Amino acid sequence: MTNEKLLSDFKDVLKKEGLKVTPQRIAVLEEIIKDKGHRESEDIYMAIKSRKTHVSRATVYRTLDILVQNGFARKLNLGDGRARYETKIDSPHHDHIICNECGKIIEFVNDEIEKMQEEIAKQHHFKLQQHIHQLFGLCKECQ
Amino acid sequence: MTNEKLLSDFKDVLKKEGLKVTPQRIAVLEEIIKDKGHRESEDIYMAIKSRKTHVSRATVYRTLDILVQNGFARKLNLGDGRARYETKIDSPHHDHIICNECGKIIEFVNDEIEKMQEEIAKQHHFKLQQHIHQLFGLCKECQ
DNA sequence: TTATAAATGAGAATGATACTCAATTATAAA
DNA sequence: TTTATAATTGAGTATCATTCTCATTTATAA
Repeated sequence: MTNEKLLSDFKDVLKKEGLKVTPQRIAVLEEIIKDKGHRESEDIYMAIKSRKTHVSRATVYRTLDILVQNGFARKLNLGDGRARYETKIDSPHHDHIICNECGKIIEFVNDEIEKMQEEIAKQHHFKLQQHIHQLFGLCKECQ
Repeated sequence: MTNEKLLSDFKDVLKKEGLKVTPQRIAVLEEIIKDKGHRESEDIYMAIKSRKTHVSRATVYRTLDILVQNGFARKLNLGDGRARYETKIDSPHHDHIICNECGKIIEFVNDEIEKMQEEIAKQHHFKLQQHIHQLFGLCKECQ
């Protein structure tokens, strides 16, 4: 998806929800698009601030919520108390391997595991809604 | 393992580490044994307090750390900002399914997934150390 | 029994995130 | 284009789980 399309989609969503299109909201979206990495709210806040747009931490959090709520971004919980955000646009589902030493994050997909999760949920009469699957260890460089 | 054996093992560990055997520490161990559920620090604190032993939140946290460090307990991160603790004694590795509605937690084990995780780690040249695998959805009663 | 290092607990500190509310701003209507 | 107004913003405060501090208490080795 082109960035123009994305931006216009975002504006449409905002309008549809009766929300206003503000420079701060656009800036957060742009940051999420620009660096597809697994970014902390603070990073995004600093990045926007160090550019041009005046923004507050509160607004960054609020906008990230909007993005997550509307399928533009995913929120990750890596267990260290700081949420990470990554674009969800053109980015199929995946899970993560995290290096315990340097913090490097690699994405992985495994369809068999996905299927098994469904089966496990079924066995326990659960209707599966989401899952968290994270592998932690030492990356090649840190071993 | 009998509770007597467990208690004596715990005392041995404390001694080996140059730590003292205190009523507070014993009480936390007893709570972890008593209710094998997935308990919050606050629950354990309240349970000990409502009995007989004088204890503080700080000491509960400190003791839970000791228990985790020495293989008596596991610390779980369910993504809601409160850690859960469960006994690790006579309790083989497992992962969890959590109901998004009522919070019910069910344990599951799947050897194939365990194996695949190893493979995935290998593919990415990681030395696997731990993992988090949690399924979230609606339990039978909450659907 | 004593000496002493470790443990405890009350309360303060921390850190990420959420909330409050007065001032600002986007936007629909005139 | 101007205006009216409801939504948004941001500075600072609040929250909440957890950790830290440090003076007091306690377990334990001698």
